[in-house]
Amino acid sequence: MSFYVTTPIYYVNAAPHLGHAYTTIAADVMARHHRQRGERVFFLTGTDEHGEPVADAAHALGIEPQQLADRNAERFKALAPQIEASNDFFIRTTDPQHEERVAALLSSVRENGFVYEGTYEGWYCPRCADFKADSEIDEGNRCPIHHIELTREQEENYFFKLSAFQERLEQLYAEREDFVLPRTRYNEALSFIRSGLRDVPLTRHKLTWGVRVPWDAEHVFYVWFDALLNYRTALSYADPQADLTATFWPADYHVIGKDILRFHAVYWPALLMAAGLELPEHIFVHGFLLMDGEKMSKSLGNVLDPFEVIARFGADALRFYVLREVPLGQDGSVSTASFELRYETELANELGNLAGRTIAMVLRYRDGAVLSGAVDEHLAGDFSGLTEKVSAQIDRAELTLALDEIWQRVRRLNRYVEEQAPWQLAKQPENAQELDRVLSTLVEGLRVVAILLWPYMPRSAERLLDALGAPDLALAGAQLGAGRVERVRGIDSLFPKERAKRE
RNA sequence: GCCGGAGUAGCUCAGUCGGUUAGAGCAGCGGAAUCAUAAUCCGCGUGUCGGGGGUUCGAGUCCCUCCUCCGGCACCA
Repeated sequence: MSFYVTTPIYYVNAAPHLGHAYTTIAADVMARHHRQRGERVFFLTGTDEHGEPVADAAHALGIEPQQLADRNAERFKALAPQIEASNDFFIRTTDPQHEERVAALLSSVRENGFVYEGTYEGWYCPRCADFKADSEIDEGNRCPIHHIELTREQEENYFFKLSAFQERLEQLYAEREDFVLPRTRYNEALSFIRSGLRDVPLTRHKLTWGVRVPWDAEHVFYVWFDALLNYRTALSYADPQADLTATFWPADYHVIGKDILRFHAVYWPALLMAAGLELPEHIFVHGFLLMDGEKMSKSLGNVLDPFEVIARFGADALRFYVLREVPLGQDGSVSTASFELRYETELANELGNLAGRTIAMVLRYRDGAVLSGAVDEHLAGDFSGLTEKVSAQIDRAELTLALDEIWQRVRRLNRYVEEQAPWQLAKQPENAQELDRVLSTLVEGLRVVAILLWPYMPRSAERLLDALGAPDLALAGAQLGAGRVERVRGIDSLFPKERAKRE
């Protein structure tokens, strides 16, 4: 079994922010979960570096596009380890290997008869030296940036025959209702297709910051086609020893934000059809993280800064928070206040303290030894089928539901402690056996929960499993009673409270 | 305008094929316990399930209608 998951490649005209981290975290959880199943996994992220916005931003700074791309690509590349992303490769669309393969692939699309020469007509801003989309034009046909009147201009372009795929795309959507998830995004994409597809420009004339069109040197490819193909080209050169394409193509999941739905749900499958390549299994569309109900923006100053959160609380806390607070797939609000609330109540009090009290009791009453392998039947019932449920949710990219499923067991374990009151059992020597069983059940519960939480909070899960002397992360072992912990070690708080840290 | 989604406890939301007293988390109030990062656990909700009409023995759950909010409707990476 293999599993291939991608994030979009991030556009380098601006710096990384929480939105990028969010997408990467979601894809990373899927990648890690599948590794736990013993599957061969490839997780790809990277940067999209061509196109006019990058060229414009560079010129505004008085530098070359490549310099700006290099500078910002470094920042995106640095983001991945900071949020514990386990990507197997980081693609840049300025990689020469990518550019070569884009040229080759799009040439084959042309040879297959889906490219023709045509005239593009639209509203043009001479200062931007670029066409403007209808949706971005201000009142009175004015440029949104320069506020000058736009002119009607024409440009000779090569077009991609998107219209030729109208029926095949409708058929694809009819046959595969989970091609685009969640359902509401599927509906949007399908309704767009049904509204009638028009051909789209494949190249731009007289622009230079892009992949040169091999059959006409005066053109570069329109950046979207260059960008989408990263999912394919990366596999061919990510590993210098071997071409991974046969192993991982097609992708199982493209994780994207809702702003780029059309390109992935319509253009991308059409392009693959035109090239005669297999289509991805799923495109999962997540929503936006909002602050106070508004889209985050620097100018509003309402950004939950991922770097600050990581510095204060660690990457695990950030990963947990964004997937716990907002159901993946929906828009939702985040804030420093709700972050701190969840950190304190759920991570520190519920999980961290559960681990702390359990380990402390084993140390105190049994000197660290776990003397029984028995599991309490009461708890076994509440854990049965858990791992299978979590897997099934993650298969559908329902990362928030899966996390909630796990969290219910964290709470269950705290309740179990209260029900059994080990400190009472410890007072009577004749209850020794029962105490052993309770403690070993608790330790097993913790072990299972830690394995299941690993994709979400890898560092913390590893620390906990290490304290239990049970470092095996395989999902197959995530069954109550499947492990055999013999001895626990004391650890520092998994999620220390800031108040305590300050003192 | 057209298409799609949503309107359920103070807040965020779950409610499978229509069927027992409509649920969870958070917030609030009260209590228990002391293993633990004063961490945990238990108890407490008279909610017009957006309004109105209809189908049905029975509707938050189906149908009609109206209201409100959100998203999509092409070249924005």
